[in-house]
Amino acid sequence: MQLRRGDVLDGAMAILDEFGLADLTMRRLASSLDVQPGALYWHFPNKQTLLGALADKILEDVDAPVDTRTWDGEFLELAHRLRLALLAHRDGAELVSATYASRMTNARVRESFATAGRRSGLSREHAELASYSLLYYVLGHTVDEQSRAQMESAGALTRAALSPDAPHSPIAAYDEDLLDGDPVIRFDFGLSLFIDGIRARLKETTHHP
Amino acid sequence: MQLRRGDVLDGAMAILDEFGLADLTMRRLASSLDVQPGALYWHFPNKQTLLGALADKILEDVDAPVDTRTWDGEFLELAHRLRLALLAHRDGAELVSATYASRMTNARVRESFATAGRRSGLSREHAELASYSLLYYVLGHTVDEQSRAQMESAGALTRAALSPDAPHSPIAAYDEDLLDGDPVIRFDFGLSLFIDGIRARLKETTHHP
DNA sequence: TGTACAAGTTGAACGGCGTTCACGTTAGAT
DNA sequence: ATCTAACGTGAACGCCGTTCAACTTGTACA
Repeated sequence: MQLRRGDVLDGAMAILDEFGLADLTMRRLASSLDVQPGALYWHFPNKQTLLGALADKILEDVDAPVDTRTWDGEFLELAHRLRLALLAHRDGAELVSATYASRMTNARVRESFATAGRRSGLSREHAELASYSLLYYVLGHTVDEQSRAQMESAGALTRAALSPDAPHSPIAAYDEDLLDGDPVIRFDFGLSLFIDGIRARLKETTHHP
Repeated sequence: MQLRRGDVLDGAMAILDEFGLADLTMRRLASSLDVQPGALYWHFPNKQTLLGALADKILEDVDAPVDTRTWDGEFLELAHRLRLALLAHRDGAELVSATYASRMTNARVRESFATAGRRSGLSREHAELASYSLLYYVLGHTVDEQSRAQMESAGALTRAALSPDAPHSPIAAYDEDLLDGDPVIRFDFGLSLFIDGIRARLKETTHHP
């Protein structure tokens, strides 16, 4: 029974979900597939490309048609979808962010943002720029949110291991102070900043002839 | 003649500037300082901490007092300073971004953003959230800008090596299409989105009692 | 059914990495 | 001059991504 490209990707995703990006090594992936490390290099030219394909898989369904009447609803919908897709896999945000930076993923999500921007009335150039801004925000926010969540759960684990029924440590309290409230509400605040910014730009160019 | 912590940092910065983050290894740093790799571990517990100190050094002067009458001018000044500080060193944006994500740098810059937000009239919580949003934008934008610039200069080098007087390749033309215009203007567009977003939020809560 | 060719794998190595540690060396205060 | 803390050495440990000639497996066609 031989390996297919898709099997390698599935194995990689399984390691990612269970052990995280740091433990997703070619050797580990190979041994989880009962194969020598070199075999992976028949399917992917290098690790970076494999990670790119993995990132694409994570983003698969984000850029599907949106059925919203309003352009701001379209932005919200796409941004929420993107965030959820990133959070759906351990270190998903970090992986996609790093992969996007090294340009190994196709930027379809960003293009969806851009077309939503055009639909709002922005010029082509401004819509492009706005799409980048929004992408940076969503990626940055979600990387942060996800890494905080993982630190907290790791902290909770070690705290529980050290003293099962201890109250929250001062550090945990500090974190909670910064992170309090629904993560979605925090996320939406930044989104609303962007969207109101776009709205302001539209008024500026339509009301003043 | 023995090494001091500062000498290690200076050596690291020199390697960063000349060869980039990927070539900044403990072994290479050690040999550039005429020292064995293990010696570095007396000064820093691990590489991550060293990179954190390096990031802090890059951000040294960003959060200095700002003498602007208006809160939006303060945002602009801080954001521009941050961008320039990141661009001042090869891979500076990538380094600071990665270091911030792993929480090995003190977030004084972000706090400056937050106090500027408070000064604008935002609530404490909203000012905090806005400061994160702005930080994500500046980091994301600058990582992208810097990596594009480095790819272009590398591309220009190999292009020149292959055929010294050849016209621009199609790829270069495509990149220029996306990147055309003054980088500062592109950067400011995203900033204005944020600032107009904040302005909208302020009007909302002040005009409606 | 047999065979040829492509698809896929092996095994072993190469050069690199971060990190550790017992043991030597140096510098500066007493 | 000596003692102690600061600092460095040398060598190893266990990883990592990647390469490649030789081998096996699957498949399409005669």
